[in-house]
Amino acid sequence: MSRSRTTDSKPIPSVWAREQRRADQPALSRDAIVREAIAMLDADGVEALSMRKLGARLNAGATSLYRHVATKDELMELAVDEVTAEVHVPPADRPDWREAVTEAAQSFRRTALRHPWLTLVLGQAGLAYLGPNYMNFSERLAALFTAAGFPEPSRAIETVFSYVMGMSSAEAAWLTTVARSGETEADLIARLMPAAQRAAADHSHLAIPHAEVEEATTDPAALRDMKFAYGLDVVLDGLALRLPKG
Amino acid sequence: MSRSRTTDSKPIPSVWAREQRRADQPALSRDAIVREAIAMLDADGVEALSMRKLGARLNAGATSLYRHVATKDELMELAVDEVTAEVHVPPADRPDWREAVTEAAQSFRRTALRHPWLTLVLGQAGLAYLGPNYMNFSERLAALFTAAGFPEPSRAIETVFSYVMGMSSAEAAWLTTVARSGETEADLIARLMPAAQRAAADHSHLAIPHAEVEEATTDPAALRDMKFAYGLDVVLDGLALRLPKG
DNA sequence: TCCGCCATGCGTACAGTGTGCGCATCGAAC
DNA sequence: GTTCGATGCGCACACTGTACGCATGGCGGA
Repeated sequence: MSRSRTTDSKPIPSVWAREQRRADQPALSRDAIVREAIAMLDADGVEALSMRKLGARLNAGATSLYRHVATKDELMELAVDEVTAEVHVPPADRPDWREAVTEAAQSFRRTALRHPWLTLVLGQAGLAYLGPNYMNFSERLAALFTAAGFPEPSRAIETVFSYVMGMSSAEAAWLTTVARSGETEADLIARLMPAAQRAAADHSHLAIPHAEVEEATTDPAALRDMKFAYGLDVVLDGLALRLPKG
Repeated sequence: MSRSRTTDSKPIPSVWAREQRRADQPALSRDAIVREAIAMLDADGVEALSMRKLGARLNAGATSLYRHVATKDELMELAVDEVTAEVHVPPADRPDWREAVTEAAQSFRRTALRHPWLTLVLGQAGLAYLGPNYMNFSERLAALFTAAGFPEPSRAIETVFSYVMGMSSAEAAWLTTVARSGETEADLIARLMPAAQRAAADHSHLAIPHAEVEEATTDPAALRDMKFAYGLDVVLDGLALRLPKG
């Protein structure tokens, strides 16, 4: 039942037989393309996005997309920048810089878990991501750390951001695995646990505490939240020592 | 002049005309395949490795590789595990845990920069990397942090490792960009600087200090070393606060 | 009202990708 | 000498990103 907008799959020789362009169907546009690409990435992961499938979703041919986007890589850049807008960085006038930075870090993490392809794509691009939203994100972070009184804010930012990226990308990868398995996170953990225990048997220091096994199989999301918060606190403690006069 | 081992590109109907297998040519083996794959990854990056090209490098057909390796993903896992063996984690009996952890972190970073595809591939795999070398790496880290006296060593490890991964993957991506540009790192920075300055013009907090511009264009590698060491110290300071009685 | 232009869409094509299948070959075990 | 299992490989399939050139339709100017 799904047919191309103007022609059937076999071209019809007569002009008259061809469908009219549907007026209600919005024209292809860069924004629409990026939006749909993000939807596909979110739903099925980075390797499920192809220009043909994306075109089909928009009732368009694959190569039509290239009128609005130079290359698939550029499309990915646009998707990254678009999604970056979802990260909320508090304004710089907050009294408590730790709270503000924590909020920003958590917001980034949530965004990265909502779009598990984000860290993967970000990690592939050395820089090049100078899109407006990403610039804004950086600027707001810089303002925050400057207001906090750090003499070299970019150093502090890099440290926190590296931690957040490392942690988020590991989580995102794990959640992708979970999604692909079709099971609950808890179920998957329970199923994998015996193998992990067996693998750890030969390595005396790798035993997992009982309490953690318990929580991992009951409320894994909470455990992940806690781990992230723990590491973030560590980093912020270390940074606090570098603030002038105490 | 490059021809397949046993046949020409057009099959020759007579058995007699076919080349004999070269006796000195070592047989295909899993190890040889992984070794050559790593060489290709190091030289030309992750998207330059295809089963056909890899086969050609080994004087073999693409599908011959599948006798020794189930799938390309599995090959990547093997490559990751192989390379992980290069990371040096000091034994747990060192008197100064900070020095030992720093050594391990630096060693990981150096490995990740020698093989700039490492973090990329590692970041794609939720877990699944339970290869022997990787297990050994984890075990030695666990021993180190346990000996240091951390009550929950895995928490501390995760924190440090996230930072190291985040930092290393950003650096690796940047170095990949540099390599692709064909320029020196310093030259590339000098060329990109005006654009960066212009982009930062609208964002008051993003200005780059003169001293840093100076160093970035003269000895960028040293600057990167310094940044990594700075953040690592931050994290270790934060962790030190969590050691019992002190 | 007509003409011409130009942005947009798309069919086709090309060079590549990972990998399943079945056949040819070879060394070793009996 | 025969059989058998392991190994290599040609072919084929479905799929990828994207260059090219044609068709179309809406719009500005005459």
